[in-house]
Amino acid sequence: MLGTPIRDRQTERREATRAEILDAAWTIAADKGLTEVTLRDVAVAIGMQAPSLYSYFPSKLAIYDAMFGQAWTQYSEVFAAAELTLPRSARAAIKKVANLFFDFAMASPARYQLMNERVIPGFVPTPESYAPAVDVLERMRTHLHRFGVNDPGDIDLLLALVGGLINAQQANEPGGDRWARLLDKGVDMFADNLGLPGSRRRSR
Amino acid sequence: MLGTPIRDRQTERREATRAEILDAAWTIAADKGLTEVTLRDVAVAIGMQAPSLYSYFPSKLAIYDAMFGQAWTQYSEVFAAAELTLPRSARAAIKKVANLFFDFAMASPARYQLMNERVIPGFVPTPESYAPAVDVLERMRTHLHRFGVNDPGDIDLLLALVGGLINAQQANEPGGDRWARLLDKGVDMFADNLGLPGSRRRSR
DNA sequence: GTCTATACACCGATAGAC
DNA sequence: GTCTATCGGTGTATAGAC
Repeated sequence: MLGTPIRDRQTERREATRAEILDAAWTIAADKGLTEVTLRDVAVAIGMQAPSLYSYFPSKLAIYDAMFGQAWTQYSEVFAAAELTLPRSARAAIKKVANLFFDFAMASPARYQLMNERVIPGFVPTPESYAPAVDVLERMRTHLHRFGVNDPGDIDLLLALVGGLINAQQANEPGGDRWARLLDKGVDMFADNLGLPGSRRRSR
Repeated sequence: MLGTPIRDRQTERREATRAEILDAAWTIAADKGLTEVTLRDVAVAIGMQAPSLYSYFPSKLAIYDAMFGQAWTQYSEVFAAAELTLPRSARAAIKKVANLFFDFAMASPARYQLMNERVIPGFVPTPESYAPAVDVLERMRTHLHRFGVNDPGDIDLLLALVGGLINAQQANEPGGDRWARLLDKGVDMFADNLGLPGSRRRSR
């Protein structure tokens, strides 16, 4: 290692302002929708003019990219907390993980859109922002493997099922539970098909 | 009924131009993406100026709305043709319907985005444009009912599964088949869970 | 009725003064 | 680092030619 990690007040100030910008963007995204975030609105929310944002981010897509990284980092932390207390039964554990992701998605539709849909024209996450997503998915794969889900196709199938339920719920009945109620049933269907042990028909 | 349906050349011309506009919009959507359609590009593609489009559609969202109606009408026709030759086995019939929808989605990602995702800010289909969607979904429900899928929740679950696979395929690997290969497996999983008859493990 | 010309308000982005 | 001014582009509105 080189050098001592001396406090750099200038860098600290800069990072604080970057965080302020992202917070304002999240607030607007939650309020008006992810695609309705404008640089002007973000700027005035923190007492700036729009062009000043370019001192902190090179483009609007770079702001979305940083938000993408924040979102997956948040989920990574939520998942890390749950990892420690996963049920021993494979079926119950998969249900817990599925519900965790479903609830995380429902808590902020705009965040889920940014994480998992392609609603921002031209946005492709950079490898740095994508890293926490890769990390948490890898950890989830490890757990599923431990629970007897070995076929990569089965994992894809499970994730597609959960994603399809989230998408249907948010698109057709935001705030409702018509598709949320089907989540445990879907996991049971999946677990039965793989011959995983555990009791069925736990209502949610 | 009043009056005779005399040919109205003016109305015919108008409808022809409206169709021209929609065709141009589809071409641009397929080429650059659904959200990248601009009125100016549509107009110049058919030798007009952008404001002239307002003689045929009251807004850009109205153009998307008409496209939405066209898309579901197209699928309604595709589905009507398949309805006549559905396999007698419930499992095989559901597989055929699922594959039909999946292939229809893959044939035009932009069309599928317009039909089933919410990527156009502010766009909500009008009841008239939504009618063919309601119609084809109702016919599909009738068939599923005939095949022994009676629980509305099960139908929602099946549609969410198929939609999740389509979304994953288009978002992560457009043109590939990583998720397409899981479609029949997913239907088998679903059919097994409902106790539907038929043989398993038919590869695609 | 149909189309052009023009204009407006908004967007992301850039240049340059301070 | 933050501002003002401005650019090219967008959807949209309207006046007026034909």
